[in-house]
Amino acid sequence: MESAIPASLLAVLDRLDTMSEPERQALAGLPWRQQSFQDGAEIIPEGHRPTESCVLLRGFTANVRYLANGDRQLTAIHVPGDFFDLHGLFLKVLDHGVVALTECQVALVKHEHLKRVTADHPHLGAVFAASIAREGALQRTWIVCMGRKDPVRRIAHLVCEMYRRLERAGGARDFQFEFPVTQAEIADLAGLSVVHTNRALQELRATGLMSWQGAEIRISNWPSLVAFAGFDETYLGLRLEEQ
Amino acid sequence: MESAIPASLLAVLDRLDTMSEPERQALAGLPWRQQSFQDGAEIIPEGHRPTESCVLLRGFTANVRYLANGDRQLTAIHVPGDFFDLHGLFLKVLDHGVVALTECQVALVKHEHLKRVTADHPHLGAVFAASIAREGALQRTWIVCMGRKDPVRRIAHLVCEMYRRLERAGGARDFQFEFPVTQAEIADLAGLSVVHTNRALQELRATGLMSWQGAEIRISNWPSLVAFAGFDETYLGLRLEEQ
DNA sequence: CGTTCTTTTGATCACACTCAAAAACGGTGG
DNA sequence: CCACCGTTTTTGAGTGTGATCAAAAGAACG
Repeated sequence: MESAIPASLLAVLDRLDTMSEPERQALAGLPWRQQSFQDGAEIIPEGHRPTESCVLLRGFTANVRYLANGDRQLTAIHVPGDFFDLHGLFLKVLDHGVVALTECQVALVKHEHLKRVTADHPHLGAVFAASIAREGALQRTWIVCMGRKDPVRRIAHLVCEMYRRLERAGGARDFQFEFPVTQAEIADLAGLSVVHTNRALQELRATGLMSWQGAEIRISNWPSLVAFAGFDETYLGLRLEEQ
Repeated sequence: MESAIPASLLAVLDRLDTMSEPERQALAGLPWRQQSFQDGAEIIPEGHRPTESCVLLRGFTANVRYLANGDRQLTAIHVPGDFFDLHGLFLKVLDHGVVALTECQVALVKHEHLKRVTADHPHLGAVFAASIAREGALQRTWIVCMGRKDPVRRIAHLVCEMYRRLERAGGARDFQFEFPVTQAEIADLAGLSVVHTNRALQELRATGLMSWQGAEIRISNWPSLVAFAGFDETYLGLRLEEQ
């Protein structure tokens, strides 16, 4: 148990609906514990029966599913402020694991406390549901990218999405941001081989719309990159229906 | 406004958690209207601001996203009993459309009534959230299929999933079921061309594990088909965490 | 019985994978 | 500070899968 969850880190929930001051305080006052994970660590194993849900404080994590042949597929990337494990509150067993893509810090809140806070503030239950629904919208978007976009556009779309999400979380501005993720991880997200991910990345750089050196991404022509990727960001801004 | 929504059609919600008799009755007693759609009809347009949510009574529908170049990607298929539009209750704007894959019937319930019923029976709010979370699990599974499974296994996986889901909804038994969907629609779901979908389907039939003639699917060797597809059905059975 | 939609076949081409290895990078310790 | 190590990125070459284009065969429907 530590001090309050930094207010800025509930930015994502905050975007989903206007919360009242008591609700905000109830969230910020939730008892929680903090845990650090190193790069590559398994934060939650696949098939786990969670008793806590997690807010990402620092770093990058991803949902992961492993296949029998050893392949793996990342199904989502989380940025600081994401309540990435919230659906665990409603499902007995998690259908995916969560892995640390970088060194990172996580705040863990017991389900019993989350249940209490939604009982005290029923509207927060709707905010949680909206958060889960929003994650669904992100996943649908990724299905579209996987099914109908070529690898270069797929990665371009990822860059657009990460920029907007990080911008909200305070981790990006002026069209540049740190994204310390390996090409092998991009490959596991995009459903590509590492080699082809590398070549797609080179092709994307060659467009001149953005650069990606080491962990540093710079978008030099946002409108063109958006058009190239076919990035329609409305799915990110989905807000809770007004009451 | 008609008679009660057939109890069997809330099978999916029912599976997510044990509902009390009053809760069940509150659901079954919701005011609703019924609407029929013909094959190919747009049930909900992309970007719609829904004021109702839908239970599929008969037929098959799918979530759809259209791309600028005219391509489209189906991101989910719904079977009778699915409350397929429930996340619309929590999001202002829908990030996808819903299209009828066959002639079908839909029950529409006004959001105001759903809000009332969750206010009267707070536990139902959790059941709704679980339903949305389960849809997320289905989408994650499809991302894995798109990213890391070849077309033949992808379709095999679809068949396995459809069988299990229809079985629950009462639309499949003895390893056979009606699935009156065109190969072009399978292609839009699997992210393939129509031609290759056809060849993949032939290859799948050639395994002898199943047949697919017209709308009739027969699975002749369930365990082998499951193994071949890498189908792990735990993601379907996800239930609401016990209170 | 023609019209339309759907499934199927054939042929060619481009894209993405695989295998293999080199280069670049980052961190560690001598 | 440099040598060494493991990881990550990059290059090259060959192969196979899935897309595209075009058209025929088959079903469904009025």
